[in-house]
Amino acid sequence: MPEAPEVQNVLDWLEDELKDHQITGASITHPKLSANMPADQMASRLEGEHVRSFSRRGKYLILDTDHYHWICHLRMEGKFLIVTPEELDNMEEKDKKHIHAVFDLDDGRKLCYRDTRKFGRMHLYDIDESLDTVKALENVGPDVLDQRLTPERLYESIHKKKAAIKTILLDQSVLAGIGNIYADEILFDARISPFEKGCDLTMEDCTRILEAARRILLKAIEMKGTTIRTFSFGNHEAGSFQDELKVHDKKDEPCPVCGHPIEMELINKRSTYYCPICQKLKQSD
DNA sequence: CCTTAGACCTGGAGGC
DNA sequence: TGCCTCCAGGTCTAAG
Repeated sequence: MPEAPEVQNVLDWLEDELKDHQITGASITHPKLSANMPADQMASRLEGEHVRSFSRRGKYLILDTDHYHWICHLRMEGKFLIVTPEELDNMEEKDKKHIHAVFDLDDGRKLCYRDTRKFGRMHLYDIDESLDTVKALENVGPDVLDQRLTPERLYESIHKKKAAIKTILLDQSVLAGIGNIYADEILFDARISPFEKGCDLTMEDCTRILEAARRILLKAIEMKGTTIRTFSFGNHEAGSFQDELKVHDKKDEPCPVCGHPIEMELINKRSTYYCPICQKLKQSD
């Protein structure tokens, strides 16, 4: 569920809580959570490690320890929470049963990974391996907020694609970090139809998309992300960017710009909200 | 190369 | 209340 802004907030929070702390014990109980080695092996490798630095690429969290890159993806519902042993003991069974990993910290607290749908994944690589060649990130393109991604480069990577721009924005190999909610908001802001094909977009369109993407994501990060439905990250407070959403999940509500009812259609099986007046397809005759 | 359907999982919401 | 179907902020895989 989380997109770049939510992941960034999780990352910042983890850095505050974990930086230079040592993992003194580890238990991974859902076998598939550990994606590139047996779960017990990942757990035993993390034991004794200090968490040294924190970064993000797209929706991937990258925690560097003394000897490893620990790469985590929360997918739809993954959450980290940090609790005392008492809090863990007192947790309601319905919450406790979705905890798939527990990492004991040197100060007695416990870092728990909870994931109702079990979609999240963790990868562990030797610290000497370059993140540029690591399997977990092989299909992850430049992060939206990475300034090295220019409008020219975006144009270059999409101008031959026949797919709808909505689909392209969700393709993490093109640009990483955007998910279904922010894709709708970005296209509304840029006044571009989600159905527009990549090959029909101009350099100027790419400039507007990238500019809108960065402005929206940065504001969302500042507002601690978007909290709709069940999402909140661990013992984090909910974000408030949901109050800033203009079109996503607003079917039949008036467009904040022109008043026309917002429409919803599926594009590539993903619900897509847009204003048909403000986001017109280019004339193709 | 691209597109699409299906898979992976569980729980909440809405219809009947 | 219960049952059923659909839906969810994501990504990978196989198949056409």
